[in-house]
Amino acid sequence: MGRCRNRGIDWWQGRFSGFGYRVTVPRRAIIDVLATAQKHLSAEEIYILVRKVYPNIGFTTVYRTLDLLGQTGLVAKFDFGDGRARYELSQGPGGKRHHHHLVCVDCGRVIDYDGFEQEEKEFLDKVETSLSKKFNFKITRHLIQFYGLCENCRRQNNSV
Amino acid sequence: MGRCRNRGIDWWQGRFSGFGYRVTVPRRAIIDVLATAQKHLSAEEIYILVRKVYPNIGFTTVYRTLDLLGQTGLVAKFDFGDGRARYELSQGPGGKRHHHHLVCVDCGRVIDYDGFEQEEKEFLDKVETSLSKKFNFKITRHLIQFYGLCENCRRQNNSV
DNA sequence: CTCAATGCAAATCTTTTGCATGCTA
DNA sequence: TAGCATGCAAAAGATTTGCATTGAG
Repeated sequence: MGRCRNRGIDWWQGRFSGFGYRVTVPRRAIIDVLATAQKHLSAEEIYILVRKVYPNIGFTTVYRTLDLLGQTGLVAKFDFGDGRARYELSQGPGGKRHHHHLVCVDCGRVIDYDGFEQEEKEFLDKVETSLSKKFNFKITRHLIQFYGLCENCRRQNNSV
Repeated sequence: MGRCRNRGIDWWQGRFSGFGYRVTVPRRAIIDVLATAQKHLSAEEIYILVRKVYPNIGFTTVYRTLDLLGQTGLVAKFDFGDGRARYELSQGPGGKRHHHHLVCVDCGRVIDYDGFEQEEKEFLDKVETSLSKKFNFKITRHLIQFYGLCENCRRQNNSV
């Protein structure tokens, strides 16, 4: 956890400085938190976690860094409908992570899932190709989310 | 259908009062605005439009009504990434509207599209069935959005 | 009549901005 | 050293809440 000593540590720096951004202690710490957490965190959660290691960091830096990371494509931003954004690393030392989210509309729990690459690819290829032509739109990414009731909330709501 | 003289105004009332909610002038006005606009509006846009017809309405009522409409499934809420929510009628006098959104990440323009019911159905059936089983999750709705550069922004960015 | 719905003002909460100072490249 | 980056405080917005009043059923 935390610090990797081998070559893996700088997997993101090339991309980051390639955009003309400087590699600083706060930025390093934020990426480290995201990489360790391996899940979607709110800005506040990131702020709290980073402060444990680097107590002087400000909220501003967290937001600004997340924004930069978003621009480089290293971080993806999500809205699960509870009024605060969530952030997660879209790549890691091991390459891209591909998954989507299953959101419980009752308790807010979010489940990550994967495993539909093939079906998804088929569908997206058709739609993206067609939309690109029809609207002369250059599609760069997509968002797929499912909403419903999780196991616990189904039980509690008697709505099986 | 036969009884809707004035612009099909009461197609939604059954559903609404079925939930135990009262049919009031402000609520009628808000739904009317949404039905007339036929597109995603922000709370503020709705507020402004409703005020033209019903000048005393408050922001609070707009938000509270949109929330209720969301609960009944009459209205869907979207986040296009610009910090304010958008709302649109998910059904109308003519039944459900089925479409998704294509968002320009540069200028924020949002295009509605439809016409992939078949492909989408195939894909969603597979995924939803599998996810329901795997996580014992009752899926009630999904969100699909595409992001990229619209025609104008492609040109301006020289990134064709 | 009763209690849900409304409107106003104030509060909340997340995210952004201005600016003097610090630190990377 | 030159600017980008940081942190603080304050601002900006969107949305929500408290409460007295109004009105639908």
